Amino acid sequence: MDSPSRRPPDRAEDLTARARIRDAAIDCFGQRGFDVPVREIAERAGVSPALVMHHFGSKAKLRAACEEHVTRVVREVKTASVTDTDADHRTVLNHLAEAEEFAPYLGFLFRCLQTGGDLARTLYEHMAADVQTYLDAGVRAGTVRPSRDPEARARWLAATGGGSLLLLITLRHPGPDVDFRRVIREWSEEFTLPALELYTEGLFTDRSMLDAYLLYVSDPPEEPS
Amino acid sequence: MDSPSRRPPDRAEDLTARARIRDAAIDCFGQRGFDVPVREIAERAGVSPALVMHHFGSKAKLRAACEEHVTRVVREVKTASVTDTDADHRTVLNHLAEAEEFAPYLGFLFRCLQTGGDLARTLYEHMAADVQTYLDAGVRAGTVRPSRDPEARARWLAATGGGSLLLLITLRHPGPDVDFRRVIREWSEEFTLPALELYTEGLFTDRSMLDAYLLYVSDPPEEPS
DNA sequence: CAGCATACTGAACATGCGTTTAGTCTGGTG
DNA sequence: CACCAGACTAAACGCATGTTCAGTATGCTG
Repeated sequence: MDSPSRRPPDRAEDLTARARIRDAAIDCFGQRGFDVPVREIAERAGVSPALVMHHFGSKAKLRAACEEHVTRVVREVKTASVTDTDADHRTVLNHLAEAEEFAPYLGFLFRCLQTGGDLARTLYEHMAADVQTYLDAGVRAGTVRPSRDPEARARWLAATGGGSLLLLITLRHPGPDVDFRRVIREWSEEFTLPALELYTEGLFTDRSMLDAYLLYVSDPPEEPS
Repeated sequence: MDSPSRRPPDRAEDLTARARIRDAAIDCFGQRGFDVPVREIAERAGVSPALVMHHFGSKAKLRAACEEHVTRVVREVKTASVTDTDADHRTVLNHLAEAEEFAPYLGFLFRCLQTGGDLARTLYEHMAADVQTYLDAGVRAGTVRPSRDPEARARWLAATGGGSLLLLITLRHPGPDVDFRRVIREWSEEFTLPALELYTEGLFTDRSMLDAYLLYVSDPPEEPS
């Protein structure tokens, strides 16, 4: 596609102009959101705005190219983390959050989650699937309680985890320049204790609420149209 | 147009043009987001764009007026729900979600939460404070387990609840026209079971994770600067 | 060398936006 | 009546943005 003989894998500089524009776009999209002007992306890449159109056709296609590239990187990180050590780290997000070099990708993914779209949906689905994998393993190992609906539980955990992080970033860092690694650290510092407490000890002292709901769903009262 | 001496409190039609513009803005902001053009707000209100500026000075001041008005309505609903029956409904959001007439306010609040800003922050703080009030009452009544950090637990529950809803709306309804009452219903149908299950029975079978973390925070290892 | 494709640019174009301006209409007041 | 203040509008202004255009440079191929 791009370089005919050899291409440097993912170094910082001396990339193709096309790759430099793509990387600059990922940075800008992550930092300032998808409303960032094409001119700003071009400036960061050190090229003219017209060259962006020359290489990508339109801003929408540039964004699509960024999504595709981020998807590929995330997939690579994912498989790499699986082959390395799988017991320690929870999700791919954690893995991404720990390495400095992945900060731009984190920001980009956050903006996707904030805006919605295909990548956000697949990201959420993958998170839920990963959580379910871990939980199933925990259930088989006896460390995690079985659930009446393991899939729903995994989705709930993914939604609450990702959603609370999304909410926290939105509330605490309204500005365009966000240190995602810092806010992820704040988030875990603030919420690890209550989450662990709730996950190990529960919230209610008795089963009345759950039993009432189980009774309700097994024999629902009339359904108002 | 209408009677100068008496004005109807908050009826649908025959309002002041200023109030009609404000209501139209709340509708549009909630449905389409804060990027909605002033021209569209004016059209929905049946006035010219210039009149919007005449009455509010700028789009930003119009938004501020909307926030103030929504804040006042929410506060009224809140105090009304407290004086009516306080044991049944969880939060003000639920109360708002049930009444058809509040749908525009729901949408507006969602857009605030999605965008960030002062209203979003105070809304989150109030949610957390309300949750803590309910939990404290539950603890005193013996139905809720006490926490090592009740405030953090309340904030965690508020963040996960609001955040997961925020995420779900963003993922499932990318379009500009959202039926917020419907998505809230979907959200509760999908997540009530796993949430109740987790809140009553917990997630882990043993205390090792929590104990390890408590040991960790009471005597943290070296802090890397 | 000519010919040509490709990378690249400065300038302009088209559009949509918030806002301003100049003016009309209307109702109240002396 | 004259006068004026406020509600209200059509049209335009200024600006930012995505995109296009015309043209230049460069390197490859014959």
